[in-house]
Amino acid sequence: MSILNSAAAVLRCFGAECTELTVMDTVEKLGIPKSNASRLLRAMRDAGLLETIGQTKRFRPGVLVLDAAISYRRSSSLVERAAEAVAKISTATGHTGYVSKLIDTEVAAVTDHPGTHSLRVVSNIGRRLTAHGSGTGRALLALLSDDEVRALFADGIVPPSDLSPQSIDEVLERLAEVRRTGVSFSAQESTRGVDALSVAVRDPETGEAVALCIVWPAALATEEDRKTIETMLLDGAAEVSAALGDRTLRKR
Amino acid sequence: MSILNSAAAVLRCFGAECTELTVMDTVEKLGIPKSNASRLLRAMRDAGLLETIGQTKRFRPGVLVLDAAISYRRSSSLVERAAEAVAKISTATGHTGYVSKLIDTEVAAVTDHPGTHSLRVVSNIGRRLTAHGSGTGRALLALLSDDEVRALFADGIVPPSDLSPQSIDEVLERLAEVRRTGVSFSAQESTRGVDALSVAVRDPETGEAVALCIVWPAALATEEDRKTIETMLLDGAAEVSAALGDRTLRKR
DNA sequence: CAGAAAGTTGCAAAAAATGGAACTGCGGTT
DNA sequence: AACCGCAGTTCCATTTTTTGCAACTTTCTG
Repeated sequence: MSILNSAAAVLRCFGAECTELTVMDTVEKLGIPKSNASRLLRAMRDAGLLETIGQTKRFRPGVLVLDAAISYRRSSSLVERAAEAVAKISTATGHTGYVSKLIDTEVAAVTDHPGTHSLRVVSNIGRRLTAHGSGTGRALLALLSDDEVRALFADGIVPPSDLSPQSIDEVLERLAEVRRTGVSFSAQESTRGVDALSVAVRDPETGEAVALCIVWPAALATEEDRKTIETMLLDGAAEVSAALGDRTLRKR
Repeated sequence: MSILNSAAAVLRCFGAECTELTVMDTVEKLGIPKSNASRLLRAMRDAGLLETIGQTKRFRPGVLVLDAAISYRRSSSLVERAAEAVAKISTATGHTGYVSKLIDTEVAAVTDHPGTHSLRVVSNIGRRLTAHGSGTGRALLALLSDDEVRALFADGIVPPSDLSPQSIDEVLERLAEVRRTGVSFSAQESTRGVDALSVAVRDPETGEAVALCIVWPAALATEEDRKTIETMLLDGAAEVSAALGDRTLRKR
């Protein structure tokens, strides 16, 4: 395996449950000899991908990673605008919101907007969900054709919970509903006690797609609240879409 | 040069003025043969460090980088707490604020908090300043001893502006003043028309240091306003310091 | 549709990473 | 104070990757 992939694997270790690494952590997580782990971490630090915490022997991502991440948002007007729209809804409702993307067959949050309610869903950005087994994922899958979805899950699916679709055919049924209503609702599917509503938007110019998503404690919102969130999400998505459409027109 | 350093160099290209890269951009910026640039970008994409924009041949940082950056913010309670303190001051005064760190001989902003005044200093996170030639930098340098500072700039300094210290000795004079007052003031030094006030804090446990910094249009603040900001910064820094101190005590 | 520019691939030489074992440094123990 | 165990580092021959050039293919552009 090239050192680049090892480096990427190291970066992948950092997530919700792991914020720093030692040489031995790396040995265990990647299953490589510790001589390599030692050199790998040092090389990554020298390159700026990692930094040592104070004068300890523990490592965490470096500032270089931070700068690049900031640049990411700017590089995509789709993500940028989607983040603004979600931030607005998050502030208005007090619930936590995300902007997410499809990465192969998984969903990854790209920006998060923590809610303000005292009982709120804690932001767990970095956690990956299966595309077929999450509301956000199905919002994004609904942009594809049934054939494309079948091709994507050619190896079959493993439903992450009893509440998720149990077969490709069930997934497609749910997708049909998403296409009809424009929104994807998920009731306590990925996280117990948490409902989520997602709407997908595609940038007509680049083909890139993201989902706007609001999550809330199921106990906290009435049917009416849900309707309100749905309207705000659809309006937000429409605004994003309009802004991107305008841009496309302007360029021609 | 190892591919890891090349990869880091690619990530370094992304910044305020560059949000996406092509093979030829990479060739020019890094001065490498285009065969390598081509393979490097592809390898980085396969590793998840980059992603292609839509179906074009342009690249930007990948989600992996994003996730790692989020983890970075979480991992450093010093940065997190400092960010909270700066956010509070930023909101109260309407001015833009930063949390910054020393990276070798430069200063890099780690989080930003855009102000709310209609005339505000626009956040330029990612921009690097020389440590000796910026108020924030000197706030951080003041934590070191004179000998350490001399060692750091053993190769001599290049003053970024006429208003900056022109020699190591002048830098040390300014540092002495910073140590005496606890704050570092810079009048229109790094950016014309912009004043800045910075205070450094060190985590007693890890030795890590950051600076809290508030910047404002010089024309907009009276001497009294400056005093207010100074007090808020010192209070904020004291709070952060206390929080970290408490944590250390609790652990023992 | 020709010509140019951007991007990709093949190949041998050069550079790097690898893994095992030996070594260092540090805190705790007898 | 010598010893032990553990985390981390260094050494070195072997294996693997990377490099740069040139030839090739694809994609723009006029």
